[in-house]
Amino acid sequence: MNNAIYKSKANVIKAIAHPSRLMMIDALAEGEKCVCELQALVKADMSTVSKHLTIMKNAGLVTDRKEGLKVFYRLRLPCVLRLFDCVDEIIFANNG
Amino acid sequence: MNNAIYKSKANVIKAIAHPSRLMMIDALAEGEKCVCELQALVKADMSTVSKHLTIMKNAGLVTDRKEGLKVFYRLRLPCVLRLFDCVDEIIFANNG
DNA sequence: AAACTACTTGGCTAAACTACCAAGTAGTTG
DNA sequence: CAACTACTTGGTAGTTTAGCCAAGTAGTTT
Repeated sequence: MNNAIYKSKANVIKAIAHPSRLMMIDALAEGEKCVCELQALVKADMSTVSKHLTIMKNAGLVTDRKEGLKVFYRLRLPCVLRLFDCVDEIIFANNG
Repeated sequence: MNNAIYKSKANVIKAIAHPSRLMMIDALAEGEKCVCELQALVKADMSTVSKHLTIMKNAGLVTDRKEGLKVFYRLRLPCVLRLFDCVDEIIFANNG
């Protein structure tokens, strides 16, 4: 079914479509970060941050790696960042 | 507040993140289409299609134009399509 | 102007999402 | 091994979203 393709695409995009998740993706552009660093960034409960990361991981946006007590997340594919250029373009057009 | 920027970005991305809306964006890549054509494409109630289009219009993704009885929608910025390349890349990596 | 076409809007219900707290797990340190 | 740190998972309440039907609007045709 062709419909399934659109559903899986929507799933990936939905995983990006949240203010905290966008913020984390931007931060991960610099390199991998532990959950504690991302929590400090978005200022939410750690369980909330963890769930956001799980959503992004399931969508294939990030991968994780455990080192000692900490879990480090990193972007799986850098193209996610390019994706934001278009979003910025749209927002600029909206306010222009 | 920096947070407001992420919120508005998330809003644009959310407007894309739906199977039917993705399907319609793909169709609009060919050129403008009336609501009736888009309804035939996604096979939902016309009121549902109309609401999806309103969401995309409010996000600045599409614009509309009335001609006689019909309302034609078109993509406001072509960059939305480039955005899908990355999504495809992620899905390919997920299944590869 | 009555009937018709192409949409949009309102109302409502079911499903999905989000965030917190509490409890559990894995690894570390004293 | 008990206490601690860094997370994850379960549970739950509040919010948002999606879809249909019904009703309303705008333009057209007869």
